[in-house]
Amino acid sequence: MKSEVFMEKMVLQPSQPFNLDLTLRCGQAFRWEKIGVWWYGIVADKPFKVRQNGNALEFENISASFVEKYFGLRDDLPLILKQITKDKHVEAAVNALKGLRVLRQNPWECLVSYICATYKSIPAIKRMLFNLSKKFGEKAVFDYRVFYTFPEPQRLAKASPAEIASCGLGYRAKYVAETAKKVASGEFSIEELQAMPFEEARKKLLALPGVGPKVADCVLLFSLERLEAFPVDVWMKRIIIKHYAIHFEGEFVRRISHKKSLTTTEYEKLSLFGRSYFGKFAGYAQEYLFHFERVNAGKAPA
DNA sequence: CAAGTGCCTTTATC
DNA sequence: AGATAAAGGCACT
Repeated sequence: MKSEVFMEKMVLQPSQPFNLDLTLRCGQAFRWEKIGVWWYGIVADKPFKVRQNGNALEFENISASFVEKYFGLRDDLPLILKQITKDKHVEAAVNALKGLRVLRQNPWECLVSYICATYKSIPAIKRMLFNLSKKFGEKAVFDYRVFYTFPEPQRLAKASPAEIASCGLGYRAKYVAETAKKVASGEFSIEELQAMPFEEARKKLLALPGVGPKVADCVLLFSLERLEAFPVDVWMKRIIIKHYAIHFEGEFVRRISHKKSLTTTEYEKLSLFGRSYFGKFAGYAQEYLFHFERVNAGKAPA
């Protein structure tokens, strides 16, 4: 961690496409709030604000290098988009969502966030994470506003499942409590995942309570630099059935079409398809397709 | 406005 | 391996 103070306003001019609103609204991260023209957030222990003014990215109370990393500005977006645009479906999504980038979240917060996210709507997820932070995190004031740090593993490890459940987590509370204990005790090291091969890191994550393939893929993609990870949720399943059914046997498509949840084998088949079809930046394809489908949900197909 | 349905799934059990 | 059920409670219709 850097110890300098970055209270002054700083400006960054991304040389490549970037859209802050899209990136923060597409449901990757859950603790950002837009107040007026500024987005307020707290990552690690420091609140900060960011806004996009034309092409310029302005921010306060944070370093330029953190902003660059966190918002995925080090990704070569044109190259990535070129590689994932394998068909007209991705092409439409890419054209509609210019500047959407994959964030690089804090791995611990990301892990808990997606354990909480299982079988929940985005507004509900936001509520749970706000409640958790308010109850167990540290208060931090910035711009006369109050923020809460995301609770450390040690803090959640010593909280009772009932206390955690009171934040609205329901049955997920015990998963968060148990996972926090494993991380706090050192039995599980999130840092070590960084150096591991994709499949190995994934396997490690799957051993944690409350972490299935979907959660593991989200953590890998959104916080562990694994842009090949291809999370498959209900939306992605629908998209694959709608646009990519040809890549599977008819019987398989029929089977998954009428079920609400996927078996492990079925999930792996869909996720593996994503990784092999879209390549090493499959996670980006997932984000574009996912968000495009959601913003178009309810609208009649063209 | 009430009641029903769905929710960026995982786990347990057979 | 695949099918089935259960699991908070909130959000939206």
